[in-house]
Amino acid sequence: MNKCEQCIVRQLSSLKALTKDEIIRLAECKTSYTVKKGEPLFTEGENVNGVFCIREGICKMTKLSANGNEQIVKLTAKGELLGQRSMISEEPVNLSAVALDDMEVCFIPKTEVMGFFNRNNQFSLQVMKTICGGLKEADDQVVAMAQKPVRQRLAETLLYLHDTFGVHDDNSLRVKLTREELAGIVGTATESCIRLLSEMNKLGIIRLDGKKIIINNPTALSKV
Amino acid sequence: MNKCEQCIVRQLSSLKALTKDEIIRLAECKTSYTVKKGEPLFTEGENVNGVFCIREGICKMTKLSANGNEQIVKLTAKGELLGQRSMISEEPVNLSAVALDDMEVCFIPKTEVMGFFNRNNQFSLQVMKTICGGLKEADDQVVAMAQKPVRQRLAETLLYLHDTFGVHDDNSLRVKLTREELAGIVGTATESCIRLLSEMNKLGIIRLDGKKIIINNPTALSKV
DNA sequence: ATAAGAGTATGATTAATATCATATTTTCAG
DNA sequence: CTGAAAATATGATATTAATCATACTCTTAT
Repeated sequence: MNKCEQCIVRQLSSLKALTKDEIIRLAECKTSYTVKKGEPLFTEGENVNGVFCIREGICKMTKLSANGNEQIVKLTAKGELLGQRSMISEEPVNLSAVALDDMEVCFIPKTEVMGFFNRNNQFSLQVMKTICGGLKEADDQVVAMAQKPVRQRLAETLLYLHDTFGVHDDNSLRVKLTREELAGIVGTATESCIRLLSEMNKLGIIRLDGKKIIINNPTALSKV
Repeated sequence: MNKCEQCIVRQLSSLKALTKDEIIRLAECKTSYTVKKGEPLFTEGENVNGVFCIREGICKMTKLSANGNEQIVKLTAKGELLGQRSMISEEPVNLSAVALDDMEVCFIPKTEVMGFFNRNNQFSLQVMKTICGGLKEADDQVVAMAQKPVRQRLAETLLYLHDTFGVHDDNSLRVKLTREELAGIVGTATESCIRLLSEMNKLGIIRLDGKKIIINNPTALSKV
């Protein structure tokens, strides 16, 4: 079993607020495992009795809508904790988490996390801050969905993917998404998404190379 | 100055987790005041150094979008606390709060609330739960905005207003909203909102009497 | 009481986006 | 390597919703 003490990823999450003793305790109770690309960490409606710490990889947080479409509410990467909301609310998870990459994940049981809450105020406060950050983003997303046209939402999504997850050597976006998934983030039909990408490609704002997407002109993209 | 001890409203919010001593302390540090209909409690971008507890009235939480439209992200009523997110994140508020009614409000300074956080874990946990509830709602709202057509969003909004804020003696919705504001909740143009209301009126699902809205057939509404 | 302004209503038109249809390309299991 | 399935692409069409225009109806302040 890996020692959490040496895990760099821990420093990125609320877990950084834990004391040395608590980290040692954490290392004893956590379980590590891998999730293959396309597999779920958990599914909407499930009871997840703890939180997941992402050591490696990216996953999509999705919700199935009544019309059968999969809306991607957010993407989550290395260093983030999943399932906190559900654990605190004592409710089933509201979103599914599916690996976009092969992932390495640690699971921390609820009893432990709740123990940290009771004994370490700094940790509580960190978790609160994270959740508050998520709430702000979600509120902003509501406004974006309601008020911005598809073209603009797509442009902003591309910039977000670029800035948050970076690019490969050939400058193509590192996150591996199908057009359908990209449409699921933007909140539009797959064909509309493809059409707009193709249009931006013709305008030279982006370049499409197979399923790779290269952002040529971020400035133009931000002005869409 | 009113004693918080006797305030029924307190029981509805996270403040119910405070101890007797803390309530007494609260009564000493809080300031009560009224906000007239149409006036803001605070405005997007402002620094609000504490939280507001709503004793009476309803307010809209809004955000101005780039196109100048006002999106109403949520409505908040008696017993809820405002400004928690901003206080915890140590950021300016993300949304404006504007009174839809004449309101009675108490302001609790940040230093006090943070003190409660440090000394009372039950209170922290209650606040966390509230914020987590808000996060779930916001995520669901993102999916609704992205996936549901305007007609359905309007129908669900009407049911929500009915169930959450109730009706007058004549069965008309108690929340006082203009058509423009209703459109701002639904995320559509004012004319579209009016048109759909008028259509539902003709179908007998709702009844319009001036600006009053009466829900005749909730079942039909939920099937839209 | 009444005029002005805000809010509501409705028609006509345009623009945005979804849907349906079909081809082409890519991926991947056998 | 190869064929089937999945993903991408693009055209045609339908639908939804926004915008523009105009009229009507309430409030409300003087």
